Order: sequence, then C-alpha cells, then structure tokens
Amino acid sequence: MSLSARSDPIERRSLHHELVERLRVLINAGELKPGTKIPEKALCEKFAVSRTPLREALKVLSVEGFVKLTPNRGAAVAEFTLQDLEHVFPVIASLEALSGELVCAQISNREIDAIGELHHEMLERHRLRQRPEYFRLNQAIHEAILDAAGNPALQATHRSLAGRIARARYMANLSQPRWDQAVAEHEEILLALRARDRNRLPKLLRDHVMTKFASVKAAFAEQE
Amino acid sequence: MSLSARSDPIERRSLHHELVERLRVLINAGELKPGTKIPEKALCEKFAVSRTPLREALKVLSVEGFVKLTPNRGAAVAEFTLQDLEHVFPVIASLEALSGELVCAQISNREIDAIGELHHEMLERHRLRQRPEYFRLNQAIHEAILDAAGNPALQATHRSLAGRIARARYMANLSQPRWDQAVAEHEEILLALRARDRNRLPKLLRDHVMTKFASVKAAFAEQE
DNA sequence: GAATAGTATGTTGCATTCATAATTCAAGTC
DNA sequence: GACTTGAATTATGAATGCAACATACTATTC
Repeated sequence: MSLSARSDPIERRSLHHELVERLRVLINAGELKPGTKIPEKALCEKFAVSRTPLREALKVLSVEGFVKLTPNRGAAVAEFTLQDLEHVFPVIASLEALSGELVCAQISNREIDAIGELHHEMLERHRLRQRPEYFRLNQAIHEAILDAAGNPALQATHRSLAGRIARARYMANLSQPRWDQAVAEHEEILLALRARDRNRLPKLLRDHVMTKFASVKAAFAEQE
Repeated sequence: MSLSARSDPIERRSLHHELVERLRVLINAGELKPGTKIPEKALCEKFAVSRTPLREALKVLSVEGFVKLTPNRGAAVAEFTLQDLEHVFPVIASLEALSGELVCAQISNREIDAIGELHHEMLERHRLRQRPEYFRLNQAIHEAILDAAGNPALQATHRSLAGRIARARYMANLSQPRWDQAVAEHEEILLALRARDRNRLPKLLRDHVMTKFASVKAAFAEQE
C-alpha cells in the first residue's frame, strides 16, 4: 500500500458546522417558516446538543442571511419581502452575466458536452412535465456554468445569494407558457455557449435570471 | 415631550458583535498579519472577555472570509494570493457596473451634487498629493454611488467582498501616473453620472475597478 | 546519532453554570 | 373594564469546567 500518496483526508465535522447545514436545509425546505422565533432550547433538544454549538451556528446563519438575530431577543427565521427579491435578483443576474463572460474565455469542449447532456435530459423532463427533476437539472446547468467560469469568489458569492432566496425559487410554480419560455431561453443559452459567444451569452444568462424573477414575483404576489 | 415619536433606540452591542468589528479592524490594519495563528487565549486576555463570545466572533469572521478555521486547530488570519485577487476584483467590477446602471435610473440631483462635492475635494487632495485623504474620499464616492443605487443586497454583497480585500487595496501604493489616470477616470465617471448615461457609467465604473486592480496587482507582485 | 514510541503540555470543542435582560402574569389603580 | 406596575418565569449572554485532540518534548531503541 502506498503511504506517500495520501488518500482523501478524513473529513472532520464540528457540531456547529453540522448544525449550520441542517438548519439551512430546514429553512429552505420551509420546515422553519420565515418569521418564526427560534428558541434555542427547543432546537438543542431537537438535535441533542448543548447551546454553545447551536449559538455558534446561529451566528453563522445570521451572516449568511438565513436568520435574524436581535440582541437579547434571540433568533428568528429571516423573512424576505418582494422588495428584497427585487434587490437580490438583479445582483444574481449580474453575477451570472459575469459567469457567461468568463466561461466563453475558458470553457473546455468536454465541459460544454457535459452541460449539453444535462440540457438534453432537462428537455426530456420538460417534455414529460416532471417539475422537480426539471428544477434539479436546471440548477445543475447553472452550477455547471458557474463552475466552468473558474472563479471561486464568483461561485461563493452567487451561492450565498442564491441560497438566501432558494425558498422563493421553489414557490415559483411556473405556468406552462412561462415554463416553455424558460426552456426556449435555455436552448439559446446552450447555442451561445457552444459558440462561446461572449457578447450574447452574458446577456442571455442575465435575461434568463430576470425571467425567472418574473415568475417568482408572480407566485409571490399570488401568495398574499 | 413627545412619546409617540420614538427617539433613536439605544444601540445594543453584544460582545461577539463588538469583537467582530474590532478584529476586522485589526486584520485590515495589518496588525494581525495573514497566516498568523490566532490562539483564543491570547485574544481573550487582550480584550478581557471569555472564550465564548470570542469563538462566536471567529465563526462570523470565518464566514466573512477574514479568518480560516481548521477543526481542532484553531483560527488563522486568512491569506490571500494574487489569484484570489484576480477572482475577486472582476466580481466587484461587475457589482459596480450594476450600481452604475441602477444609479442612472434613480439618482436625485441632490445626491449627484453631494458626490460632486466629494469629487472636487478629492481633486484637491490629489493636487496636494495627500494620499490618505484621497483614498478616503475616493472610497466615499464609490460608497455614495452604491448608496444611491438603492439596492441593499448589492451594497451588502459589495461591502463584503471589498472588505475582504481591503488589506490589498491599502498596499496599492500607486505611482504618480497611475494616480493621475485614476483621477482622470473619476472625472469621466462624474460626467457620465451627471448625464445619467446608463450606457457609459457602468462601463466606466467597471473599468475603473479593473484599473485599480492593475495597481494593486503591481504592488502585490512587488512585495514577493 | 537518528528514529520512534511514549509522555507531558497546551488548545480547542462542547457542556454546564451563572448573570442579566425580556416576557408573562397577577395584583392594584383609576 | 382597561391600563399600569411589579414580581415570577423564561430566555438569552457570557464565564467556567471538563474531555478530546494536537503539539512539543523526553526517553528509549537500534
């Protein structure tokens, strides 16, 4: 057995880190609804940990924008308004535009092919009207483009903003025409990507995000 | 005395919040140098607090990218490489471009005048070769534009990224020709702002950031 | 003398405890 | 009966204590 080539290091997980991830999931899944108070004691019992790591996790989630901490009054799941979305989406759109620019400069054929495969599977899901699978693939495509842009700072920033509004994205129960439009946009995106068209791709990605925003906005307004 | 109109609420400061701010300053001022280990005990004594709030502060700073936490091995001031800067600057540039776009759509004459004043004072500082004052005003102008864009998400994202590389910005001990060029760019920016030229301003802001990056890069390379 | 095993020391992660601020609820007042 | 006031309860903020891990050092072996 080779001792010089070290195998994958054992991943160490601290409790607070684990808690951060679990709470993020709970919030995004809607299990913890926006605005609800988070009493520390309750969560401590739920996860069978003491308050110390839980409080550390809440501090982290606060920076990430998932919870809102009020001194001496504890934590609450962060709420977001339509206005918040109107602020966040254009930023995400700008970041995706940048990713489009960078991608054209350096994406490999192999990466394009991989995205192409995701794309075609997504088309199939659209044809079969399988929304959850479609969503998953849609997201995978956008992440793949971000990855191919090769800019970790961009990725991290995008991920952080996208994470915060993930809940809203799920509510967008898009209508058939909007869905069809989104798919059409993806077709164009893939064409521009294959052509490495650095004038067109950024604009397409940007517009695509704003289209998404439109459907989210509609769903959001409907909920009120 | 009016009781209905509440006066400014008393600002509550928790220890961890205070610590986050102080540590950020220490790191940005270079008092805690990149790569140095941060033993909890030492800082606890320095600030006369217990480890609990300090550890919470370190978690926050870790998310913000100022320190790097390694499980069971404690915290160290985050290092950044030239590559990191090459990733972060384009993102900041994109965000500033977006701010330029938004600003053109909604900035008031009053806000433009205020920025104009900052600009003229900055010119004076440039004429007198007063670098620290110039830097301060320069930053104030960019912040004022961000403010006028009226997008808190954009502001927060920009602030976070800018904060992380603040140390690098300070090292940019720009040469006279570069300095002159930066001032010239600011002149153009102000013109486009006054004209609310939404085609030109975003591009100018973006290029300006990238110019800044060039001088930072030069200073960075020199240090090695 | 170099390398390894074993030991001691220091640090970190988490649980617990103590102190303080917020909330609840009951008694009292108009 | 609505409003205020003050005590009791509860939750949060911070300090301390303990166990696990990492590092530094010493001793032992070859």
